[in-house]
Amino acid sequence: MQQNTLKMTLAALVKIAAFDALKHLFPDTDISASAITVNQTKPEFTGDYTIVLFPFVKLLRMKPDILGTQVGEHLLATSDLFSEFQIVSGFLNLTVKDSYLNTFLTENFTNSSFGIQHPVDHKVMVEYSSPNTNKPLHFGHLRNIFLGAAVSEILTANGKKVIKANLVNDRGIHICKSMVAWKNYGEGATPASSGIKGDHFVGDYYVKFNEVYKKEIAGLTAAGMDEKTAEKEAPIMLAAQAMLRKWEAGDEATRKLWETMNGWVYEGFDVSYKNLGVSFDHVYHESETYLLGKKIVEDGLNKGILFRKEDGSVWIDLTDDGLDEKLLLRGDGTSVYITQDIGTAQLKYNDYGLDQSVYVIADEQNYHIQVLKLILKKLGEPCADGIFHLSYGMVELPTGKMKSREGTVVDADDMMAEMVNMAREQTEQAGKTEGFTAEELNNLYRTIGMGALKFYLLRVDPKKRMIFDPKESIDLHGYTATFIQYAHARICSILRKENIPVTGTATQLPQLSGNVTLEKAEKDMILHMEQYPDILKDAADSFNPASICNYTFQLAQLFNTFYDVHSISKAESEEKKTLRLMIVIMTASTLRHAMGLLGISLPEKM
RNA sequence: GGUCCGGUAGCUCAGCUGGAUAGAGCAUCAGCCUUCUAAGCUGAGGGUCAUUGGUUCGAAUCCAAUCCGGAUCACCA
Repeated sequence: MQQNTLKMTLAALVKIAAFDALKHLFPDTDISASAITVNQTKPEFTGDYTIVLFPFVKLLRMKPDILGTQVGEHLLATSDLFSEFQIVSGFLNLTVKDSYLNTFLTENFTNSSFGIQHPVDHKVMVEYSSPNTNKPLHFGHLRNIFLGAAVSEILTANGKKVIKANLVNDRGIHICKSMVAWKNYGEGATPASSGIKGDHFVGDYYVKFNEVYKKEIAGLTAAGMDEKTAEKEAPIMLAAQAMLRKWEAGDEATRKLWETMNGWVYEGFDVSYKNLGVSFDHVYHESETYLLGKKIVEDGLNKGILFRKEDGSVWIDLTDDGLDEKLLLRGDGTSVYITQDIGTAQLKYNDYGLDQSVYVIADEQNYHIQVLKLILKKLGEPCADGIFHLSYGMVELPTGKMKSREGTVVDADDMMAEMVNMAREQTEQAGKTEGFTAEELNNLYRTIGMGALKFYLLRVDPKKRMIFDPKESIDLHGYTATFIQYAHARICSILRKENIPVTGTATQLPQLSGNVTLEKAEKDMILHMEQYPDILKDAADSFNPASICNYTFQLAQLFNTFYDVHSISKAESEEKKTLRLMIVIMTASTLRHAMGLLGISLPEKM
């Protein structure tokens, strides 16, 4: 029992206590736990947690003051949590005992698994990144990648078994475009011979293709052809299509070129992924999965769930679900995008026996995923129920959508370099480079730059689209990773001076006597840290890393205020010093843990 | 046209399972470094929570309608 109550957060305990009190005081009234609202007390009132009395005022036909007094007195008498209560017009404000918070702090300040849930039997795959192999990653991909990586970590911290997957789109007309352009204009160049990173190298030929294509269309229309026909008849487009046919027929030379060029891209991606600090447990390739799904479709046809039209194409009727008819196989028997996805969904499920499968995909595919899930359900596939679309808004430029064909993209590698560079400029400008080796400085710039980039993209609710103005760049002040990193570095500086290991979890400090009085800034910090397990759980339930950003920023803010008003090394008493060291040690480790989930590391010096 | 998502301070965003006088950051202005890192802290100004109606003791939050912005409804992927 003791064990259990310690693991619950205050907010949960207050709610239970309130429920028990009401049931005890009014045994004849039917009171539901869901009617109890517990909030944090607004700063302008005395108290820490507030129980809203209005619902019960009505139910019990009592005046708020009388009801609140009865509940409050009962809570003080029966629970060890509260030191006092006040009633302000229908709100019962409870003050949490300092001794409770001191005990919490003593027990958890070196607890490296604070907030982490016990493992549960729940396997979830998170698919993210999922690039095409005809061009490098751009800024929009970064949102996807950081989201997928962060959600994976958050789910893991909540006890789930996570498989991180990447589904690489390594085949199709877009790759053939790069291949044709390289064949025609590459003159045998390679990433090594040109000194260009592989993914950029191949991407350059994709751009080249579109340049030539545009010119050819212009030439044809000038010669009197209408635009639609010209788009179809442009020689370079015909060449790309021929290339795709040869690829599908398994033509050796084509396959070889394809493998070579994809290989270049993978080398480039590997560098980018490494710089981004992300990894995958399983990489699926579309060239291996694109023929899957046909059998499932044929089974569905036999079962009468699907139907065939006169031209031989296979369809599903979703009009009863408010959607349209959807094509699943072309008249010539070849599969379409969704056919592949049906097959891949089943493959993933069979590979791991998944309870859940998260697709991190931009919101432009909301309809597609909705249809996919519905079709799988109608086909009776067991993987259907576990599918969850983590839909996120596109990252746009002030000028509109990023179009790699037109070269109006913010390149991911460029962006990373730019951020690291900004971190360098800021550090130099602030004159904070003393006492670092050149290597330490480079690491610091990376930590700050990449942290700022990740935080910038993760702090916004995923489903909102965001407009990124490269000219305005990204701030390193205010609601940023830098702010949090700085708070951490300050704590580490204090700990160094006290000869306490900054990342050590085995720190020994004297026992607190139990009756240390907490000042506001101290109490605020402990109360906030105490909520961390709930925040982590909410972030997992809502698949939203932004709530972690928010929480972490607030904790850093509380620390900065605390740091400003209270001295740690020169505390008023030894006991106060111990208390503050505990607070600060736990703050640092909570910041590290939370930011670690987002893939952001915190420097010990900056 | 159907469906889905968004609209909160000059800008970028929290808050949305209904609760007290709607919060941060940036920007602007005014203060704070002989004392643990000023990448920080304190304070000020800045709001018709798109609009209208409804439900409720109570609405930024729930419901309906309208307006604005976006996405999508392909034998593309």
